[in-house]
Amino acid sequence: MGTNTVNGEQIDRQTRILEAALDLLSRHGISGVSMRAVAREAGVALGLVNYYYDDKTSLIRAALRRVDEHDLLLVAQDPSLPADEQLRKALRRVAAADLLTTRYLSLRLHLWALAQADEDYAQINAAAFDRYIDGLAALVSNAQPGLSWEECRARAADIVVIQNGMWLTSLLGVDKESIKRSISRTEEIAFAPLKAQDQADSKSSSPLQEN
Amino acid sequence: MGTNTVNGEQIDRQTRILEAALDLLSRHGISGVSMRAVAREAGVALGLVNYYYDDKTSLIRAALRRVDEHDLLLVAQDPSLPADEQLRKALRRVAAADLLTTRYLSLRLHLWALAQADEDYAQINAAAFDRYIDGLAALVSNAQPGLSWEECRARAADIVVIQNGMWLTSLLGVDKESIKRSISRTEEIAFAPLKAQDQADSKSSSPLQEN
DNA sequence: GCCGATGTTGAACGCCTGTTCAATAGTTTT
DNA sequence: AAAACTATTGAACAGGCGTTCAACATCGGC
Repeated sequence: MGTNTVNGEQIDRQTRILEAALDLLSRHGISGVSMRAVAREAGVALGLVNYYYDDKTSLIRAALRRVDEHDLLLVAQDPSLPADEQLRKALRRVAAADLLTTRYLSLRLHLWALAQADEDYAQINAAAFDRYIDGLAALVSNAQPGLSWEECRARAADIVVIQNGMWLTSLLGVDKESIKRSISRTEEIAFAPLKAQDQADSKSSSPLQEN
Repeated sequence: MGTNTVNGEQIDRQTRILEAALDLLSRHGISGVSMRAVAREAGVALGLVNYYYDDKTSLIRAALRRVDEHDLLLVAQDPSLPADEQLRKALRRVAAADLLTTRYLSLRLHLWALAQADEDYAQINAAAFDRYIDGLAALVSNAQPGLSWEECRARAADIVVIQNGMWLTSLLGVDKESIKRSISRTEEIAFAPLKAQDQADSKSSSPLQEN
């Protein structure tokens, strides 16, 4: 518990180590995250990294969980706002400047890739993904009380496809106008009026609907 | 050029090496692609990998280019079909079984991550991405001759956002129905009738921005 | 002023990495 | 048949990796 003092800057080395790992991961990918590099970046000795995180995998797991937590905040409920405003805000947040930052996107991408290669990370990631969809579906449900929960989950899933697409494509440098249009598209999905039961409508050119 | 014979199976070791690298990359990520592992997987000696590919980075570059080529085929023109059928087919192809295969998706993901971490790969990737959008825009242009080229590029960009989202989300195991709906959505974008000049139509309830 | 607990260090270990290279086998050219 | 070229091998090297560990620093409680 003792707050390390020295000169008023140096606190909580464990956090600094995790932050260093996140930084390296976002900048150089998993191959850039060596225990030594993390230690160097955090300004601590090599041994300390293994003191706070038993394994390298523990360190990566912690990083993964940290980003997942951050993601979940994007669809957290905010009682101070009316339900439809909450939803709209959440949908627009994904294009906010601080989220379209390369650091965050890059981090997300590398963690996805990591999860793809490692069953252990994959499970953590899948669980977080599910919670995210649940959170989004809850926002939709609150904003459109008439919808069944199933319909809300389905809309959330559709929205997430586009959101993931935006995140990914932002990294590749697609133009900003396209992002804006994609955001609008997620809003259309979220706020679409309820239609006749289960209209699967795979018809070539029959539009889903608009308002 | 001498075709190695032995027992009628063993041909073109260079290709087998590249294939082995692709396989390892898709299964274990970049950390799983060591020169030794590639050699083992390809059934050749270590030295041969460095004989055909000077560097490890040359090998990865070759893998990257190979996948990019494959991607471009998805939006290649097919003169034997009417223009709108070409477009529809291309759009539906991205959900075809062989493309939603984990191997391909995983490969794409790892290569994106790699490109994110390395400026050199990033450039190759960005160029391929641009060519892909161009190809898609050309299909749209052929199917809807009334559209300006700019409008076609914009639609292509919007479609790619959703396609990337589908690819990515498929890896996380989103349900198939959502993929189908997303495909329909790309078709709606592609085949949307021309509207009054530059009508961004984000009407849902309040437009994001000017226009 | 000592004590155990917690925090912190860097050397040391064995393993794996990318790359190089001399040696060999196989095929063409002369 | 000799020479020249290409294909293929695996040992060797230097360096980076994750992990371990004995030593040292810093601390609050006695």
